[in-house]
Amino acid sequence: MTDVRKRQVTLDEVAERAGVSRSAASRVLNNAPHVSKAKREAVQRAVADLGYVPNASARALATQQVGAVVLAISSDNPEVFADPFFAEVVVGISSVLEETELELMLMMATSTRGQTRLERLLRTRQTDGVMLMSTHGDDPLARLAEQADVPVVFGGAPIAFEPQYYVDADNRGGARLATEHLIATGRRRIATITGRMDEGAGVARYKGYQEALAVAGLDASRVVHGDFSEDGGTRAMHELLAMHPDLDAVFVASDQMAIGALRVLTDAGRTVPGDVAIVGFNDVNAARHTTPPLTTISQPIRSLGRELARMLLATIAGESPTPLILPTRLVRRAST
Amino acid sequence: MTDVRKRQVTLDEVAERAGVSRSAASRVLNNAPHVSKAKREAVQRAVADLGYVPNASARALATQQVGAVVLAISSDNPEVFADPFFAEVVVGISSVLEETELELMLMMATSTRGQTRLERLLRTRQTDGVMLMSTHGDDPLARLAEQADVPVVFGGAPIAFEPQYYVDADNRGGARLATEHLIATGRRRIATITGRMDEGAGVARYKGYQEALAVAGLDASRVVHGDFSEDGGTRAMHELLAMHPDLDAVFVASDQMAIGALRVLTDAGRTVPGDVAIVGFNDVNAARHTTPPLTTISQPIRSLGRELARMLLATIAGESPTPLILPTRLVRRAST
DNA sequence: AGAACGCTTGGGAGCGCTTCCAGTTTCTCG
DNA sequence: CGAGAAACTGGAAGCGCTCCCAAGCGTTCT
Repeated sequence: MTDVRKRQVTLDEVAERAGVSRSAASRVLNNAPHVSKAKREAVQRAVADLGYVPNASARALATQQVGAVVLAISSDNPEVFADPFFAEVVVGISSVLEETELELMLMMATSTRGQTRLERLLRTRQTDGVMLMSTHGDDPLARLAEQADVPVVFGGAPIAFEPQYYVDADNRGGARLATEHLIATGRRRIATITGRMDEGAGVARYKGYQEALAVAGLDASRVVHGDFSEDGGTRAMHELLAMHPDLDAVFVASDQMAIGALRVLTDAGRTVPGDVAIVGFNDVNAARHTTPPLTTISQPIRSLGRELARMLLATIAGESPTPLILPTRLVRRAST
Repeated sequence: MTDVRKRQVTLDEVAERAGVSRSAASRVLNNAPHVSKAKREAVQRAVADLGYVPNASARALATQQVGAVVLAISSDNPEVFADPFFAEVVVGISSVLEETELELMLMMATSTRGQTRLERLLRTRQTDGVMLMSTHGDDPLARLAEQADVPVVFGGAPIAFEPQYYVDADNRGGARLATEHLIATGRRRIATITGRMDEGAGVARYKGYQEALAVAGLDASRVVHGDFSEDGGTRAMHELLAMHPDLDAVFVASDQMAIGALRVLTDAGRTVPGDVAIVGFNDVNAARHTTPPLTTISQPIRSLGRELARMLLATIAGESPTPLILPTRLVRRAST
């Protein structure tokens, strides 16, 4: 543990070199008022000469502000973050944070250990704010977060309650859009493969499906529950085919599942979109490359990240932004 | 700026409640020796009662250790992080960091502002270590990083020099594998679409291609340079077809490009793999869903993240780990 | 029984920065 | 030209924690 590294330059040294007091130097750095122009310049010169950079820890301790916010993903599945979805969210968040002096910390609470850490984070002010994306249904962490003494905004509304601050995609609207599209193109025996029913998105998309069919006076009983995964889609499609061989369309709550379903359909000798039309959800990259390319619902993931960050910034600033629901839209390809 | 929140519990309060000195309490928390069992327990009880959680900033200031490392992505392209590649890397990193008390910070130095921030980070000890993934060739930041007074490990070797600590995938070996596979399956007029030649991976993959052909005594002149993107692949394939209409195989340096190339080939009436075989690189998700599914080179991205984190941990601990090259392997599908 | 040793203990000095406050200087205006 | 206001200035008190050190004590050994 020999400390070879050169000691860091401190504010005192800057002050000394500039011939002012430490307080004055500090004021210059935070460009606070009450510093004469001459001194201000002297300090700036000293800063440049010495290559001074303030010590973040010291500042954090003194100001009681950490200078960092965290994006926390709470899930029971360690794989979630591998979903490109989050990569997009992060890009959106970063683009907003870049304008500020805040750093972004990532926290994946998938293990018990991670949970504990996140919990601790929420209970103490070790961060200036957190963006929480909780995937599984009645995450106790979500409730804890809602009453944490740190600003928290939710990405995607939790299923058990409606938090004060959140931004979400219009899952229900998107699902309705998809189903209406199926109806509009002449389908009548429309099935669905839902997502996990313990996730907000899963429930909302199922609701949208039901609504559209209800409005059209069609039967909404061809339902199998999936889990958002490709394998799940495969299983569900098999089941659907067995139970409702007459179906002529299926709204699948995620592209991953749709890809699995598509294969089952083709293998079973049903043509797509001839015999059965299929629409997915999310517009992942791979949706463009299936045969046929998948009609799907696209949600503005990057915007979601951006708005999430903006909302957090607002709450940190003491404002009370209203929840935000981002629009989804239909991307029509060849599977319908 | 009214501070509604309750003041945080401090070590002093814990000490007082436990009837010990602050130093003793501190020792217990860091489970250092020289504390009697009785006091240790008293402190632990007080901690539990009060719900005490140490203040990270204060600790950081006192120990001169931040308790966080950063993953920095330096690139001229703001989109890079959207690449699922990084999501995987992050998962790998997190899995290792989870075992420690370190937090992960994300820093995308795509704008000038971001660059400045990263630079500042490197010049001062505001983090305990950085993992730098630099995509563009002669990134000045890379050089700066190499002589920073903070431990730095590189993810993917920069092109301009070989850093002391890095972990990379065996891009050259993978490319050779791919090309040899093409040769082994009887192809003789093998072209390549390279990646960006100002990125290490681009260069290495091109080298691997050349080596394999050289060993086999085949012509390695059917070359067009791409940029890793799908559009780039499309463009490159057109060009290749125009210049070398006789080609019977092409090694494409990324799946994205391969997807574009595949379409061009099919549109041009060439069958795959009948007329021309094609192999990509990366094994992205979409590679499974093309028609035909893409033979490709798979690299252990998550391991890369994991090893990156491990190496950083080692250097932070004062060790001098040796660079690591992770193996790549051929995933054969129907395009060859 | 006394010396020597080793573990425990709490005091106190920082870590580098912000910010309050009182004192000083400089303006401004009657 | 003098008084009061306004702007500037630096001292000092923290922010909460770590860690060195000297002092205190109970043991063990001779």
